[in-house]
Amino acid sequence: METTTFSALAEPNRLRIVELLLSVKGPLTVGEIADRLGLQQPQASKHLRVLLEAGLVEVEAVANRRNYKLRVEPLQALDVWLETYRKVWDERFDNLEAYLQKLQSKENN
Amino acid sequence: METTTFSALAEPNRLRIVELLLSVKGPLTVGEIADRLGLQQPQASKHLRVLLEAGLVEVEAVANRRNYKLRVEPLQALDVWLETYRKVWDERFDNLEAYLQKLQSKENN
DNA sequence: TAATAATATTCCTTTACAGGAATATTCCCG
DNA sequence: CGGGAATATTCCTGTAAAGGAATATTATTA
Repeated sequence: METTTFSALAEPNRLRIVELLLSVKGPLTVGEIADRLGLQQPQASKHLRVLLEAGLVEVEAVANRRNYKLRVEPLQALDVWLETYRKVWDERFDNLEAYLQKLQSKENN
Repeated sequence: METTTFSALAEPNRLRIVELLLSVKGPLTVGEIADRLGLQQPQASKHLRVLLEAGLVEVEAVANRRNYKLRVEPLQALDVWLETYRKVWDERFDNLEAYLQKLQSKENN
């Protein structure tokens, strides 16, 4: 697992940008993002740059504006990575189940 | 979504610790972690502290040693957070499917 | 072409944090 | 009780990164 996705999302304002882009389900302009999140334009630009380099967003230039939208690939990679952990906590659950069954069969004796 | 999980995992050596603890499926000692990852003991301790504060690991003190093991809760929270994104990329997939069906019905005319 | 809008970049300052080295702490055992 | 093992903490230094302010860049439009 690459650490770039984590560090990109480790900054609160960047996480907010990602969640904003998720909630609107479509591209947003730098100015719109800055407005909605109460960020100054340069900071919005800078955070978007980081997100861009991390592959979490993509841009389309339309005249003066830049439309930023989410890319799901890094989050899908994260999802795949978590798959391993899901197995672990499923196993623990299975163990718990097995343990409970054991208890139950003891009670039946 | 809290940003602490992300920042904890944003550091490569900490991510390696988490993955190591996952692969061994059981608790490990500070020394064992340092050895297996080629870290110096103080750095291992410091990283484990951060992971501990982020709730990603827990400790059990046994005499001289500290046994660290994974906690799945933060990763489960991450999993829940990703659920929203899964919906998004499923929607995109649905749209693709709808589009393909549309194509197909056109071909049938 | 000048003015303006939208965005990106640069410079500066402050802060957080990682690694190295040394040291403190805690516990076991002879 | 003293020594040694395992771990944590502290101090120092270098570096990366975030925000603010100013400025550069690019494109539109009158």
